[in-house]
Amino acid sequence: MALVSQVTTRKTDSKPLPRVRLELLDVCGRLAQALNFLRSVGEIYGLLYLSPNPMSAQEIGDAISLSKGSISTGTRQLLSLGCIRKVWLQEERKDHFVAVLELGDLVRSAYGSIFKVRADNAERRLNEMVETLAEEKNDLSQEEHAIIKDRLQRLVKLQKRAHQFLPIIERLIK
Amino acid sequence: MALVSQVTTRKTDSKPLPRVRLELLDVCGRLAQALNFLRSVGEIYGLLYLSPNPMSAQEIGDAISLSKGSISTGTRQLLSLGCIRKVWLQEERKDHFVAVLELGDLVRSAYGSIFKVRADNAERRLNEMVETLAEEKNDLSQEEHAIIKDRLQRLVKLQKRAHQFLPIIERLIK
DNA sequence: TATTTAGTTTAGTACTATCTAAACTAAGTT
DNA sequence: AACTTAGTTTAGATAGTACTAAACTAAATA
Repeated sequence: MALVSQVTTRKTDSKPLPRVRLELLDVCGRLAQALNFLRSVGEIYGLLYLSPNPMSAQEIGDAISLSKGSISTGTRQLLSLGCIRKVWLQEERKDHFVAVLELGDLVRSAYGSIFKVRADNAERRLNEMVETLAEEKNDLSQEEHAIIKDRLQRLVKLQKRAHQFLPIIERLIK
Repeated sequence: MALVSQVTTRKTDSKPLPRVRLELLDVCGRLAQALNFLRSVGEIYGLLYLSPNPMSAQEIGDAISLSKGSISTGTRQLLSLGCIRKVWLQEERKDHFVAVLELGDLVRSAYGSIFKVRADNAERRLNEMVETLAEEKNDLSQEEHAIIKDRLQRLVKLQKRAHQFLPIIERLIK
């Protein structure tokens, strides 16, 4: 019956979220931004983290007013990061999501996938610059070449120093 | 003589930058973005870092095509961060800038002003949430209250763990 | 098989952030 | 004192990002 099925897509008239939950939402949103994720992605996680029950896309959208599309992409990202899980509820066609609570694990994997990648990147680019300088040696005055070489050398030193920290940090978070 | 003075504001016909310098420019620009500064600010620093000579606002603008205004605000920010210095050249009215090469110092001060502030902030907000939950206890079902309390507790633990690292990290970079 | 529902993808909109141009202040030069 | 130049500030233009609406795919129900 068309009328009834329309009604099933109504905005579920759920209670507004308690303030604690709004606060965590906000914190997670900001954190996400700081890590170059979308704010809304952080908010979805924050919402789920304090949810007593698994939530459907519907419910998420109602709670933090976000479109189906945004929820779809947001949850996909969170799933791939291992921040949330899908759970199947019996008698339910819709996907439901819960937050992964073991944040320690997340931090560890984030270290590997974000921090370490950046450090490696920096190293690679610095090496490239040293190479480029060598290639360009003839195009530069002796003086300019010497100056640039010296300053790149400083960066290499700093880089090496930072590199020594990596295993220490790794040990700390493992 | 009007004509002559016009000419003095011409784009200085300087050589294009060598590739090494362009590469560092780019690296610094990206780094700046990652730290929530303006890309252009990072680029100014990268430009100065490999410059054999102090550069005027003019020269900076010519090298990386940036308007007077942007250079003015960009250099101000870099000065206040201690990333660059002004030098006065005799016979010159214009300000000239050089990069501060002691990046280790910069990292140390960045730790204090950025990283530590964030950590403190996170701690404060988490405490606020715990308080909020207490205030809202009566508005929540016993079950929901218990769940939220448990999950906030997890965050507090994580927080404490992170807090233990701070002094270690401090010692590492000092 | 036709219909309904869940979820994905995409084209377009709205917003934000960064940059520029130009007005302005201040200070040096003739 | 008038003019030129250097640097700052601000209002507006531009570019880039995040979100939505709607078209679409796939799958379940009748």
